[in-house]
Amino acid sequence: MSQEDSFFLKVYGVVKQIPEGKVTTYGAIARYLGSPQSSRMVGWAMNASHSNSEVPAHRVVNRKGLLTGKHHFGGGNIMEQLLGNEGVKVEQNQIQNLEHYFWDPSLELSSF
DNA sequence: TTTCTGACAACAA
DNA sequence: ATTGTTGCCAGAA
Repeated sequence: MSQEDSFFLKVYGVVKQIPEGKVTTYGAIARYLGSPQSSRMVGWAMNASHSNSEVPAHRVVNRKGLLTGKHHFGGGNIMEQLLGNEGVKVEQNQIQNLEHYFWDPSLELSSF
């Protein structure tokens, strides 16, 4: 494994690989890392991502497509702006057609 | 040191 | 269908 050993760091590695215009969920990442129940930890990793590399946390939403962490993007509609700028349609803090934009690391990175 | 919380998700009742 | 609890890891008080 070339990635960091910490669960936390693995999250960054996956999130960084999310292509523009795509989004993923905390659970998908957690499951890809081998701990489907650590979805909470993924969100916590995002919290620390501020002090880490440039992690596109705005592309990570909860299972419902809700921008749960938008409040952490500066307190404004920054997250919506970023997603909208990438072509992701967001309405009422929720991504529309989530499955259309959904990017599952366990599928895209299954070759690793 | 212990305890609690945290950007979630899945199961049980 | 809805509500409540549990699980996971790490950091802060």
